[in-house]
Amino acid sequence: MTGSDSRPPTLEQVANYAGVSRATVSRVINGVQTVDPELRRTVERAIAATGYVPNLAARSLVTRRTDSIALVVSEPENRGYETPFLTRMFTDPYLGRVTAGAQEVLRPLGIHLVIFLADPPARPHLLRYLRQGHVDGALLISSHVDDPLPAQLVDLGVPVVLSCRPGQPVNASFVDVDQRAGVRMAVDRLAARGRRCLATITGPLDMPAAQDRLSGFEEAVAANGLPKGVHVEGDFTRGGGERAARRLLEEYPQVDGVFVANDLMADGAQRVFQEAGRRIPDDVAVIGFDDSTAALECHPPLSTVRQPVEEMAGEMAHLLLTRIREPGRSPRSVIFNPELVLRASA
Amino acid sequence: MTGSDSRPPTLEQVANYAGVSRATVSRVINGVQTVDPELRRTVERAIAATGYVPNLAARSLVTRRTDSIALVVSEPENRGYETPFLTRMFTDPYLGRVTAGAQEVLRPLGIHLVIFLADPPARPHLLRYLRQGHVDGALLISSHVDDPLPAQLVDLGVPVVLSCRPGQPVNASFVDVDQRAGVRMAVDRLAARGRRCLATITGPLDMPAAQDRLSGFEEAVAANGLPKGVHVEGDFTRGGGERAARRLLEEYPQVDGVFVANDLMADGAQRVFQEAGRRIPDDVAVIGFDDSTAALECHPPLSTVRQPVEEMAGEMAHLLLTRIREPGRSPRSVIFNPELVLRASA
DNA sequence: CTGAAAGCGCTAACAT
DNA sequence: ATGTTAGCGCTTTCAG
Repeated sequence: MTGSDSRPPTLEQVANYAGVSRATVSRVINGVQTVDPELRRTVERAIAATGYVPNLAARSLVTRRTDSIALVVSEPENRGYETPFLTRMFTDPYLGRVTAGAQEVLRPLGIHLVIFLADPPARPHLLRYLRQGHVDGALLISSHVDDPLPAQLVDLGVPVVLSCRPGQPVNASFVDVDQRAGVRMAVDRLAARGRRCLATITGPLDMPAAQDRLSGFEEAVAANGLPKGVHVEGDFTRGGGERAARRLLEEYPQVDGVFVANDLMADGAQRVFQEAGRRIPDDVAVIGFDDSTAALECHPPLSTVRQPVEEMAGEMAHLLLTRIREPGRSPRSVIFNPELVLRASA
Repeated sequence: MTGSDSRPPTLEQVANYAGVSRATVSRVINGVQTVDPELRRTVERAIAATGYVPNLAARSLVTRRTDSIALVVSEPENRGYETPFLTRMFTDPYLGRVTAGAQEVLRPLGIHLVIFLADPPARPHLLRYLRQGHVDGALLISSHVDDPLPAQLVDLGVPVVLSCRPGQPVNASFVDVDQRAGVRMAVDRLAARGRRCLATITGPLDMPAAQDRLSGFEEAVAANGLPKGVHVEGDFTRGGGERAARRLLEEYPQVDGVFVANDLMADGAQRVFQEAGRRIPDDVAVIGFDDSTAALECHPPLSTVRQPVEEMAGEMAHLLLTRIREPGRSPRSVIFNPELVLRASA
């Protein structure tokens, strides 16, 4: 018969089975080196025979570790985006890349990664979850300027690392890409191809990343000696990119080059430009940001500013691990360099 | 100063502070009714004053519950999909709907939901995670016929509920939509609009859901007295839909109606049909499956078979909770009715 | 190198 | 209605 015998085997049972003390079994399990090889083998057999698995609660009651960390995706409030939070999260390839990058460093260390989605109603839950000690720390993807979560977690003493420059200064490490440098590459490229009427479709301007990309755009346009560009605000979704592109075409029909603050919106925008009869890149050149999978699915394939998201997530994981191990150490931020990836759209 | 004082307050400290016994504090925390209201207030003040939060490890060591459950998304092996697992998961709105539906029933109960993505390398981790008792049970999204995970979890005694009919029979509850009935509605509609040359773009045929939709299609075509339809296999992604549509156009240029096994592929397919100069729905009528957000973002908006995914996920949560509470009870499956949603594409 | 024993923080009988 | 007490299963000194 399979299934749950009344209760899983305990350390004690394994010890009895092997004819040793609990301490010895514990040592074997935890890979302590000072155990007689002979005994170790006996114990290992006993473990296999009983199908023993350590009880997390008991263990972490004493070690105060759970060997798992949370990837928390936060959204401070519902500001009437067209697309609800969860749909957005599960529609943007970005999160998948973050997960992959973090897994890569955590997995070899035997540390579990779980994902926690924290829209406003989930907020109290998240706080409880973290304080109760389900995990040892959190990678926090928080993209809004006024998200109180980063500060709250820091105040709570939860080890945390942020995915980008926080809106308000917070005493925590973060990882980011050099946004302005990335945008600069995009605009320089547009200019080099002879585009003079530039515009940008931004992300939600209550996100630091969106702000950085917009101001980077304006700087770069000026640096190229071009007329001040136009901007319309989007929401980082494909649909939002379409809406923004329509507005852009109305407000600034002579546009011939556009920097779109992420690939998903660029995809939507390209569709709209084409439906309006503009050829890409001949009539309008388009450059996105992220180099996500969406960039390849675009028609035509999208030139874009590559963010090394996986690497960045891996670095977040490292920073978090050292923060957990050495709570005293002061926070650091790591900035990555972007890269321009040229395809057909510009 | 904020941050982690050496250690968080314990029950004992709260009890001392309030001048009562640990048991009383415990009762207040757990909402036991038989506590003098006066005392209760004293205790509550003490809790607030000390900033006490129960220690999960200690509690679940004795209760054997964690009040959290995992949403596990499983992929048995990498069968050379174009798109990697994590990207697929974070690109398809389906998962967001599942999460939302499950949250809705779990949240009021104070139960946490964490997401665990289990591609092949993560598999051993998942097993450990579950056996260690990080969670009380799992909602398992497993869509491949030969995924061993459902059976493994059942054998391990982990309470589990499946998101659709398992490939091999497994002693666990599951929730599904009546796939054939849904496809039937779609095909009937196509036939009613006078389409005679039908085709379908399927999901990966190693998924039960894809199989059901294909055989449902064939049955429905026959039932409508139409010539045997054509099918090409897709992979449930937007890009896969495009590739499949291209093949379809080559193999069966006279096609005038197509049932696409999910909305994401339908979106891709529509793009390809249009690029090939076919008008939708006049030259080719298209019906998708899911009624996900992608259906609304399509051009033209997609007629589709609606699956009540949120409700289904809620039901999964209920089934899991009763399975956790009454491990003895025998599994049940709940089948939901689909619904045809008519928009512009057919 | 191994065993004995204490204790992590909490809940749940049991006694009062 | 409240307090006392005995563990839950594990790690970790401390002896030996």
